[in-house]
Amino acid sequence: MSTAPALGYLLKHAHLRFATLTDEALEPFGIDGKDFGALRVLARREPMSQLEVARTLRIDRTTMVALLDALERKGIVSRRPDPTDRRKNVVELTESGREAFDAAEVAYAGVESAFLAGVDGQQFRRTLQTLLEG
Amino acid sequence: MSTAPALGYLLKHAHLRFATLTDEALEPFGIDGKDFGALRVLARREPMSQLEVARTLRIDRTTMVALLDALERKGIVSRRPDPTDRRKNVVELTESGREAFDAAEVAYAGVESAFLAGVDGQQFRRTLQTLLEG
DNA sequence: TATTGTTATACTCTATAACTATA
DNA sequence: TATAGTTATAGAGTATAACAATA
Repeated sequence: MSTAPALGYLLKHAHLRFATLTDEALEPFGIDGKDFGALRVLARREPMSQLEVARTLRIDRTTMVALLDALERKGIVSRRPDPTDRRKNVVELTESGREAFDAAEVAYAGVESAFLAGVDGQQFRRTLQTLLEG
Repeated sequence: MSTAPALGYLLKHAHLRFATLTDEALEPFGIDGKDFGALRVLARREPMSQLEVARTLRIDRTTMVALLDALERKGIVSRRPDPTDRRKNVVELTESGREAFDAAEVAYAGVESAFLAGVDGQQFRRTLQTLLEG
């Protein structure tokens, strides 16, 4: 008698597999999946502070510091004090950062559709959204 | 313009939320979600070696050592050398371990149905299975 | 006083390498 | 020689606490 995998196992390994695939696909652009998530938040909006990015991604602000340190070192993002509130940093993609991100976005989309081949991606997303809101 | 969450974000937080809920629900039984996963493998089959359990769960055998150390300390599992191959340990639930597991299984099932309320659990499982096999 | 960013630190999780014993 | 279990160790990943600058 073999038993069906527990839901926790399925969720863990689905996440793990996707993270591995995206990390591999993004590696040529000098970023990983976590970096991409932060850049994605920064790319399509008004400039944000570090804390706003961290809250959007539900990660700690101290984690954001290290993540942005690395992206800044690579010349992908820039930080400057917010002129209207000098406690804050305005974080923005650099020009080359945006180029890298645009290319990374194509790679990410490719991984995502390959990963979702064989399932209804729209519905799967909706289901996951529901589970997060529950 | 707000952007839909990335698939990686959804997978990460769905897993995280479920892990948090199960850890909380299992805490009264002295185990967490990872422990439960191992016990679940051990509970409904013939006795297994540590390595077989580790492979079933796709975790490293060194991780399994620490996990079983803790469960053995709590009297939930026992280890003894396999008489037919003394390199192996036969791992089994103790009597009290099985009682704890039976109760934990009820709690886990409760968390699972609460978590899946509002979605088609059968289909969600099938989708996750597909994604793992991809 | 409260907030933002930073640093130092610690804790969890997990894997790799090397060892022991058995085969 | 190879395998199972163990130990020591190290590397991610992330969080908590304390501090500096600013509001």
